[in-house]
Amino acid sequence: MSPDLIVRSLSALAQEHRLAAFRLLVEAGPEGRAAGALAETLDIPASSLSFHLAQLSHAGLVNQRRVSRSIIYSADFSAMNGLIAYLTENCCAGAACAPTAQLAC
Amino acid sequence: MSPDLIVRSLSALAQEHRLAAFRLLVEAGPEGRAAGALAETLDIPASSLSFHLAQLSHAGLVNQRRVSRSIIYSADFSAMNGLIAYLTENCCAGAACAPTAQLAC
DNA sequence: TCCATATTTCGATGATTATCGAATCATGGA
DNA sequence: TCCATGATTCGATAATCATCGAAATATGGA
Repeated sequence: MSPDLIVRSLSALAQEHRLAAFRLLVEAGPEGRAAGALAETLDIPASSLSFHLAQLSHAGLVNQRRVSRSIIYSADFSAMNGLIAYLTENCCAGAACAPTAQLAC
Repeated sequence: MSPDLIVRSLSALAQEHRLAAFRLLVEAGPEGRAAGALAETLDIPASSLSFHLAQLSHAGLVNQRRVSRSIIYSADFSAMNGLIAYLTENCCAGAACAPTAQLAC
């Protein structure tokens, strides 16, 4: 995972609405959730959410598929995995943070 | 850890120079490293680095102490722990990401 | 084909962020 | 006290980001 992609991933999550949207998608699991449903839950205009989803997508943190008229977004768990692994390996002195991270699981 | 602090932490790391600075501090360990030394390694002006260090500090990711004329910055491992724990618990569906994260340790 | 629905793209605007030289502040030695 | 050093704050500027209504695109049903 390149440092550039790491920065893009962190940037994608470093925003109130996007972090909330991503958490909803994690909660929704592999089935995912339609853009409109997310916008309604988050109570923000569809065009605003679309902008945010595009950033999450550009970072590879979410996937999308069309189902009829809806576009269903879902969290990309392997991407999130990669991000957490990077932070654990490179920003945590390995052993120093790993034990607690494991406890949190 | 409040969502606000999480966003602040993610924002702090979501920038090329700050991510690089933080990694240097992780590498340096508890001893830390002087602001000037970081600026020289990263090859950016002292005032620019100072701006970035302030953001890391505001997110609680780094600590500082004065030693004579130098100000020594060091990574706050428990804060980084908290961030990784949050991401693992809230953004990773728990079991889904934990095993790989553990492998990375 | 025509219309309604679901979503994205466009365009304009305001807000925040990054950069960096100059000025300022704090410390310690001559 | 005076000067040099290490660092931060200030101020201006350019760049990027967030917001959101209006317009455009895609899909499916009447």
